[in-house]
Amino acid sequence: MLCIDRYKMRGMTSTTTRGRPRGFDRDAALDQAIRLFWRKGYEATSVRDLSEELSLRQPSLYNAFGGKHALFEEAVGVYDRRYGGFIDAALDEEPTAPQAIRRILAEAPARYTREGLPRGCLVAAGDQGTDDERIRTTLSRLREQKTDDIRRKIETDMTAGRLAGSIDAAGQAGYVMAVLSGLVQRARDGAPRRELEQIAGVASVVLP
Amino acid sequence: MLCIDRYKMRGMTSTTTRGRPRGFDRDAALDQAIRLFWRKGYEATSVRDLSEELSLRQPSLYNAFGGKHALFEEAVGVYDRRYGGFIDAALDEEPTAPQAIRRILAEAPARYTREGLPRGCLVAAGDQGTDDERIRTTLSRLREQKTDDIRRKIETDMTAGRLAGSIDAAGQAGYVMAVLSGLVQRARDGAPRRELEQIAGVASVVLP
DNA sequence: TCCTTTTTGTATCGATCGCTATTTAATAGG
DNA sequence: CCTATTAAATAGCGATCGATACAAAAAGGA
Repeated sequence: MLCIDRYKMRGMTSTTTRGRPRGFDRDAALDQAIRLFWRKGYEATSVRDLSEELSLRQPSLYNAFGGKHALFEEAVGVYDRRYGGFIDAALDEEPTAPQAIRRILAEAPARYTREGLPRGCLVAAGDQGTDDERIRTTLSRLREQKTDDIRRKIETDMTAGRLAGSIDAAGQAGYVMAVLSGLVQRARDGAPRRELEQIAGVASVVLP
Repeated sequence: MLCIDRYKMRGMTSTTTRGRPRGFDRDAALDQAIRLFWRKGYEATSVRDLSEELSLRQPSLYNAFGGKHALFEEAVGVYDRRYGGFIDAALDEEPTAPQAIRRILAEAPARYTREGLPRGCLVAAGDQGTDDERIRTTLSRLREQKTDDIRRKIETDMTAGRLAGSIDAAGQAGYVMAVLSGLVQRARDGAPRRELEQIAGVASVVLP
């Protein structure tokens, strides 16, 4: 089989790579790795699990992705853009912070219980049960970024006079992220979507 | 050293056990095991970690506790009574559900960031990152029990007329547990107690 | 056609996992 | 004393962990 990224641009001319062509679709394999890490977490996913799920021998996996840790980092990056973007979308598209947060809480239950995809969120739960400090830091930073995004959205409304200046923007943002984290936990516990929707409904009552 | 539980009651007469006496304090060792499981979770805690932390050789550990799984189950049971009882206490001691829930949310930030103890909650996070279905089920059931306790407290208020009959008791209870779960996650991420208090403060606004 | 380069499949590596067989030490009952 | 019983200490079990050495296979460039 022909590899997709076999033809690369170097400078202004396209060149072909030498050597035996890759026998599998790297992007498709990465997507399967994303789902496995998403479902089981970093620590509970073994290289042999990945090798079996992606139908790759271990040397091919290491040759294509570098190793378990490098594969996870790459998987998280693609996940965030491909599957985890509903928070960014809400913050970008909704005109006010309350509307954006309401939309986030309204969409989260469905997002965390999608048919044919693992439950919960790789960024929120992928580092559970691991001692690896690099993994924890990577995901912790991503979560912190989302929290900051929400806080800034609230602060924008406050400076524009749409929200009272007395509001605790950081507290509100942390609250939203904590509720999402709780929803992820419940989803991974096997709670039905209906229950997540009830919880999100109650959580939305707080909002200004 | 002399073992504490070496003298057992059999029928109405006290008897002594034969054989070499145990050379360590079983209860103290169990408490150290609780703290290690609490800090690292079931999967990330190896039997060698336990052996080192409790200053026991592995055969002594297996002889006294049966194995990693049995030790964890026993640790969870003691943890729930020794460290995790603030939810039950609030539900028992406060006269109404809103008061109990407010107290739970008010106490949780300190509970999850106690000096000299691991962050978070063993019951809420101890099964993170494990495939072992027995472990997941044990902790999942405990969490479900707490949720039911809160729900019943709310329903008691409703039937007594202290709360409106239109309230979604299960949703409210699930909401409280989801917020606690989120607080645990933040605590284990290293968030300062002040941040947890802000989040809990926002979360309390929902309550009737 | 050769040579170089890259991927593939086989067959491991050393480390660590949970666990235990075996022997020695320490107590009580007789 | 001797025997029975229990615990401690040494050493190692088979399985799995992440990662690789090595050689055969498949492509392009000369």
